[in-house]
Amino acid sequence: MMNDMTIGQAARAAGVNVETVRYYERRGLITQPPTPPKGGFRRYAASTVRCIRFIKGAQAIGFSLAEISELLSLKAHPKASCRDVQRLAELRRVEVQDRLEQLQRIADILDTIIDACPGNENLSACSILEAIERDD
Amino acid sequence: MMNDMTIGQAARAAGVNVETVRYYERRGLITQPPTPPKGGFRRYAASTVRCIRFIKGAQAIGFSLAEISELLSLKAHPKASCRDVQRLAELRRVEVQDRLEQLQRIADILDTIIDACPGNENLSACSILEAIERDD
DNA sequence: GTTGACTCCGTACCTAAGTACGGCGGCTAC
DNA sequence: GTAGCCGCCGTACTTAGGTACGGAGTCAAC
Repeated sequence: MMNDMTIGQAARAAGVNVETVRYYERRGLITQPPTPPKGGFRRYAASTVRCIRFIKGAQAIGFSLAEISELLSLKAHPKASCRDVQRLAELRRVEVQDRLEQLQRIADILDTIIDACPGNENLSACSILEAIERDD
Repeated sequence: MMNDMTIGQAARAAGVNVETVRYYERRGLITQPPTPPKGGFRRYAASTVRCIRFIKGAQAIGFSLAEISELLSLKAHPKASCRDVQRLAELRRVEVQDRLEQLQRIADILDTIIDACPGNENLSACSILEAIERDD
């Protein structure tokens, strides 16, 4: 077990850029290890790598870094309830649903105007441009 | 017909901010009217207002300003073919479909983890956090 | 003839999530 | 003992689509 890495090793282990690690430190998503008293480079623990993987996993299902910050706070706080986490996921689910419906409406409109377009050389009768024009 | 407006009147007529009009001018999406030779304020035609409405309509179905720039070029060019416009719409349709599928996968994952969560006070067994952790 | 609203112009700022750069100094291997 | 990679740190830049600000000039109404 590599339990004691430089920032570059930790970044590679987590699959992110060094600059991303430092960015997460600045945002307070992960804690920066102290500089050794004797000088030299900071040492990163495997738990930090797991934390970065968690962040990336949460991002993959659409959580923003601000929301992930909340998740991490709950995760770190032993008194927190599982229900609190569930609530955040439910909120996110509603947002995803809204966006899905919005995108579906857009897809329908695109289908309609693509179908209606004669596709010929006469742009003056282009139903797509007309359809966009009418939209407001 | 108000055919001769100041920038503020044109912006209100199009339902956008004055700064947005000026931004579209900088981006080359609309042409800036010349300053009157005698000095004073620029005058905007109703066609510019229609153009801004077109931009907003195209944005509403997900076109970026770069794509809208292409649409406007086609629109302005009499030799352009309706088929060219249709192709842009088809490209956009594919992107919308990709995003829809991606979002649907996210929705499914969220549903799964929300269902699996016991919702109790014991965070240590939270299946949501575990599910995110596993994700990579 | 002045007040107040508006235009003009350049520039800076905003969000989100990073990425890049530059100078300095330490660490490691040959 | 030195070449060259790496860490450290602050700052600036990126994309997209705007929004805001400040100072100067102008226009219209009272």
